[in-house]
Amino acid sequence: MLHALRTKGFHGVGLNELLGQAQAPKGVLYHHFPGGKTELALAAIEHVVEHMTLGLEHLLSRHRDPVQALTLWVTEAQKMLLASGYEAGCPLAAIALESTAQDQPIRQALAKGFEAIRSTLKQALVANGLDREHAGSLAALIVSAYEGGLIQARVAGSQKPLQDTSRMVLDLVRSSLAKNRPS
Amino acid sequence: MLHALRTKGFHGVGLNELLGQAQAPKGVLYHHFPGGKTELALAAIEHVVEHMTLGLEHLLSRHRDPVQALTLWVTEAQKMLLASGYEAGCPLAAIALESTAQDQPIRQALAKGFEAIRSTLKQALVANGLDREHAGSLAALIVSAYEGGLIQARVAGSQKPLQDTSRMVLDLVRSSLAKNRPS
DNA sequence: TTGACCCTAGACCGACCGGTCTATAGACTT
DNA sequence: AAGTCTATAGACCGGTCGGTCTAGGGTCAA
Repeated sequence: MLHALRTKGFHGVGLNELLGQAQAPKGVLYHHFPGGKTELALAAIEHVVEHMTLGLEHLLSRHRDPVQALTLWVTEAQKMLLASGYEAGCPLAAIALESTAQDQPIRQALAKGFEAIRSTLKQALVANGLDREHAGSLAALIVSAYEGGLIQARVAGSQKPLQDTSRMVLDLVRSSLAKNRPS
Repeated sequence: MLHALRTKGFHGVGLNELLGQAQAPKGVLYHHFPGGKTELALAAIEHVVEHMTLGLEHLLSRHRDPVQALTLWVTEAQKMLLASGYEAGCPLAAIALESTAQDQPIRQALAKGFEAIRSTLKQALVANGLDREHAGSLAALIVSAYEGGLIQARVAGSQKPLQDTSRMVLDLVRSSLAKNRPS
């Protein structure tokens, strides 16, 4: 499911195709997920968000310098992108751009998910001396850069746009932290 | 077509629905666009890219300060997002995330399109004193931030993530230019 | 007036979509 | 052993998808 979402998007994945891969019939899906494809998407969103926030928190706790943690985070994303032959992007962005106003539950889950990721980043920045407002804005930029960089890298078939983007962002984070906590 | 792409994505739009809106039968579509939906998407991509680059160049030529031009650009995006009730995003990103390795022509058009937008930004930055490498990276970040900010704002139903993102980016552009051309 | 050609119009196609429904196998209760 | 309940299995459904094809104007040239 996740890989399909990453590569083809929400409408691009067929239920039958999914079930075929999983060697499972329709019955079990609709038994465990009465909500059908939508509920499946919700579960995927929650899973991805949890994975991302936990991964980020893990990196941030392991490395005193948040810039180093973020660098490793981006490196991971680059590895995944490369390993998939520039096919795997972020499933959250994919679902986000295909969701409409009708898909309220999905929208809410995505909004909550992005907010959670931003919040994780914001807390780490605040803990390193940034004021809350600055930290919040910077967190939004980091997430935006991540998503936007992945999109550009994927269609370009090259790491460059993502590398360029992340380099600029990391420089900005570094200088922001240096300015506010001159150690 | 464009509005549908913005709001529902590529697979989310049906040909019949599109033709219904346009009050046109299938025949004329396949007469003028033998390539079907793919060719339609290509035309849409080229149109959007042209519109964006021309719009950017226009703003950049009208305003001596590129930061001011970019600010106006973001303001326009915010207006559009608001006017659509947080439904209209960037069609390029939408198509990008739904395209697969099979859709080579679409991928190429998107890659070329994003490159054109980055190039427009880069030239403006170079013209204002930045060295080419720095300008290229900053251009990539600006595009990433734009796309990522739109995604977050759309699902959040709020301008905030886009505002936060753009504020940070514009600050960075401003300080980069100030550093390299202390006037 | 006729014939040729281009464009329009929409009926039609097979494939596939997400989702429902019935039959049944297996485990657990009494 | 009989009954009950849950989970599996997949045939089947109407609807819609993108795409094809043929019949019919409309407009020319001759």
